[in-house]
Amino acid sequence: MPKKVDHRERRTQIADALMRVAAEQGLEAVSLRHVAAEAGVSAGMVQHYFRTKDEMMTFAMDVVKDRNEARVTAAIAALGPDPDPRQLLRTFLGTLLPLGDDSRADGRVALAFLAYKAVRPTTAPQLREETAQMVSFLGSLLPGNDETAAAGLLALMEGLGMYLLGGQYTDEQALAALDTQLDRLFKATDRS
Amino acid sequence: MPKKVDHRERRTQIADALMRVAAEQGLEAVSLRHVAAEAGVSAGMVQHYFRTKDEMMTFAMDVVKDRNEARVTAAIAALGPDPDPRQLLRTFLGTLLPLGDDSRADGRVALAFLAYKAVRPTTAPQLREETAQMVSFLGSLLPGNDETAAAGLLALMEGLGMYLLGGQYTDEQALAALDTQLDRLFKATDRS
DNA sequence: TTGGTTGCAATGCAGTTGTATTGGGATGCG
DNA sequence: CGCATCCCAATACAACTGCATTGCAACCAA
Repeated sequence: MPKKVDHRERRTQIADALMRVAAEQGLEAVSLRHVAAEAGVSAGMVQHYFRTKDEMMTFAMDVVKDRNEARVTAAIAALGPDPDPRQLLRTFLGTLLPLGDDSRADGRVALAFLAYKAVRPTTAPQLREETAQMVSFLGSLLPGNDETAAAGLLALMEGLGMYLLGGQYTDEQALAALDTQLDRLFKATDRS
Repeated sequence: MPKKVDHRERRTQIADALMRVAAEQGLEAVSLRHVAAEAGVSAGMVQHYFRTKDEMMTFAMDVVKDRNEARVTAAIAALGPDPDPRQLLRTFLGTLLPLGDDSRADGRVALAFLAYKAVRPTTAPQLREETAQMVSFLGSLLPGNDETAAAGLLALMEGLGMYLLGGQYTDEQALAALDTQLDRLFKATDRS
């Protein structure tokens, strides 16, 4: 065998360039040559690692998903064993929020991908399954195992993310909204 | 003066075609010729009514915004004078939710535009102003004029919309989440 | 009728798109 | 040392993009 090149590393390297382009100029500016230029490589090389543009896009989407999951599990692991449910919820949801400028760039990319997938619903069943698990998990942390409240909480986080991206809410406002909601959910059954 | 043609009507007619294309194939499929074909007119005519593509996009975005506002005010007007605050809130937010297939198509377009604007934040200040007014309005309907709760409620609606578009939540789930949240917000201060 | 203004279609053009193809180095195994 | 295998660059190509230009038909005012 000739040269040994870490295939996956090159691919993620290209995917990173793609995300940079998407964050700054939107998904419609993502082209083979553009991404190649951003990555500082030749267009032919991009083609070598992704036979088609769609393959590149799919890979990039998987990368952002994996990164997000990694960030969440890391943040949760940092809480130590047997964390307080409320704190766990707060960490989980807070980590997913696009707070700060870097995270907001990632969020813009994720949003672009969301709109992209909305028209190509090939992975819809998987997506549905994933959120169902999320809701189930969040519900298990809430008093009374309230899955409706969990669904609302997840949606709240998503919506806060949207308004953060649009610059309509500040980080503080979003966190305040999240925390007061957690207060409501945990205090409600304290009294009952 | 020669022929009399309702300029605005033609423009909205073209914008409708644009939205159909965007809803079915995404914003990146929106091109002069594509939109023209969908509208059943010549490409030259589209150029006649919109000197540039960006002008066409901007106009289309305004149309969806105006339509949404019209739907909301109509739904609210149907409540009659001096409506119950809770019912008003519920109507307001429920109308903005992409329930049903038609509304969901509109929602996909709105989502595409959102991602589009996220990269071209030219109207960011205006957007911020609009949501600030929304939050203020919603807050005035809540017990205690709670603006943080109002911001959360708006975000909840937005997030529910996202999950509805993705097919992760059913209409019933979204409405249940919305209603239980309204319950929480109105019951909380009934006791205090 | 004449003239001018407007509505619209057709075509041209330079640039970009995704993809296929070609070819040449580099590399490591036999 | 061959030499097959892989990495990557270059180019070609048809399709498409947004936009400018041109031309013609319809219409109204004079």
